[in-house]
Amino acid sequence: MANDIPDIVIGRLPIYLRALTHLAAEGESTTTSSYDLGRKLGISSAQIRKDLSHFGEFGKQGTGYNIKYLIEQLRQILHLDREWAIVLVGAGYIGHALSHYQGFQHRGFQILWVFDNDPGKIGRDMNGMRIRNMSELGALVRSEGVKVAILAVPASSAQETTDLLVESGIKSILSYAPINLTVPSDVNVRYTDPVVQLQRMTYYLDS
Amino acid sequence: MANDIPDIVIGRLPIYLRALTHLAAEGESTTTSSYDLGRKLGISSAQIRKDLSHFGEFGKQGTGYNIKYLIEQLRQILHLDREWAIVLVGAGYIGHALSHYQGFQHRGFQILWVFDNDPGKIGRDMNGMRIRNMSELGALVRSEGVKVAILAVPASSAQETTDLLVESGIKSILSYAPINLTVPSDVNVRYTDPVVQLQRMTYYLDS
DNA sequence: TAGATTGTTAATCGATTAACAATC
DNA sequence: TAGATTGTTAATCGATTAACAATC
Repeated sequence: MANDIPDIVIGRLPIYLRALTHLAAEGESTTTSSYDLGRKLGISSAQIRKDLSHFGEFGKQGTGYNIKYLIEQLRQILHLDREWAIVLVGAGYIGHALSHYQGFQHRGFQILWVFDNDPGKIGRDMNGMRIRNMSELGALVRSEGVKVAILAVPASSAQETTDLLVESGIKSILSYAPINLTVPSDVNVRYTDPVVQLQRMTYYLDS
Repeated sequence: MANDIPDIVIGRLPIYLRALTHLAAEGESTTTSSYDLGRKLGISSAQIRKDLSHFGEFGKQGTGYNIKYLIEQLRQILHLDREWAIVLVGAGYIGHALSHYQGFQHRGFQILWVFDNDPGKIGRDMNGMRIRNMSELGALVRSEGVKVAILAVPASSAQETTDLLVESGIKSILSYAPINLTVPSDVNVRYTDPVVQLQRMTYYLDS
């Protein structure tokens, strides 16, 4: 988290990247403009230009941005010019869905191993991956230098599992557990809680 | 979205509510302070007090906040003093995981129906719910006045499905499709894309 | 009472937007 | 060339924090 570029800017880059990738797939044009991209995303063109300007000059006056070139640049900025190995912890319903998710491969990630501590699940297959004993996690993660984890365990064991991940060298955690986790300052956690998202929207509904 | 209270404040209230609910479940104390809560969440005590002050005075000098009372107040503010019916659209892996998610019931939501347009899935059972034909969605949602939907369909049909939801009177959409959706200004969309979250974190990893 | 903590004000900090010279 | 669009500066807007009187 130590950098002079605001994290909120970093947070928008994957959104830009995603939209640009769609544009590239459509193949209707080789270029786009900050105005065009902003309209698609509901973001002002000034903000897009400002965000990108933190990292360099990627466009051309009069014509805008070359889509493929900007994609390539964003990939480099976000360190997506390699594939990141992920450990998935928790082989419940959410873990199961994630193990089948097609979106990882083409966007820079691959689930390497799946762990659970339920003896009834350990050794079983989940979408071609053998569910491993959580007790093996530390040694494996350390030996391969894996840095990214997805946490899909119940809230009751989420902090404990997080401590194990941190101790094993994990630096980025995407958590599906509906609880706030405590981690050292050099570890990044992002949360996905559908209920929190829903509750944020019901405020705007007349009850 | 039309209100004078910043959406970013609204976005923190469910987080406060979640933490308070944990505190209440632990039952170690009947009160908490903005300092205590802030430490747990990594938020400043001043921000918590400021956020709450938009809605009233819920604390007491010297003692802090009564946990149960504050929970009750936050529930009212967020319109969670009732149960919201949800339609789940898409009975793939993500829809399947969501249909088993235990966290909805106790936090104000209930999945009422599940829809899909795959003839191979329609009529089948998913965790006790019959998967319905998407063609029935409009009439059912309109007749029951459902306002909240979870979108768990492929990106390729997400916009089309969203249009159907909007047309049927849905006002809040939680989307799992990795694509930006276009909706009228009176409809709220929130996104959940694990890859976007992961990509935001790899920036901070040395590649 | 003394200590703790609120709610609120004002100051600070940071992010977004408007505007435009530069230039493709 | 004329039109379009960038990158950047300065202005504006909004959010966070510090500080403290009020008071439980």
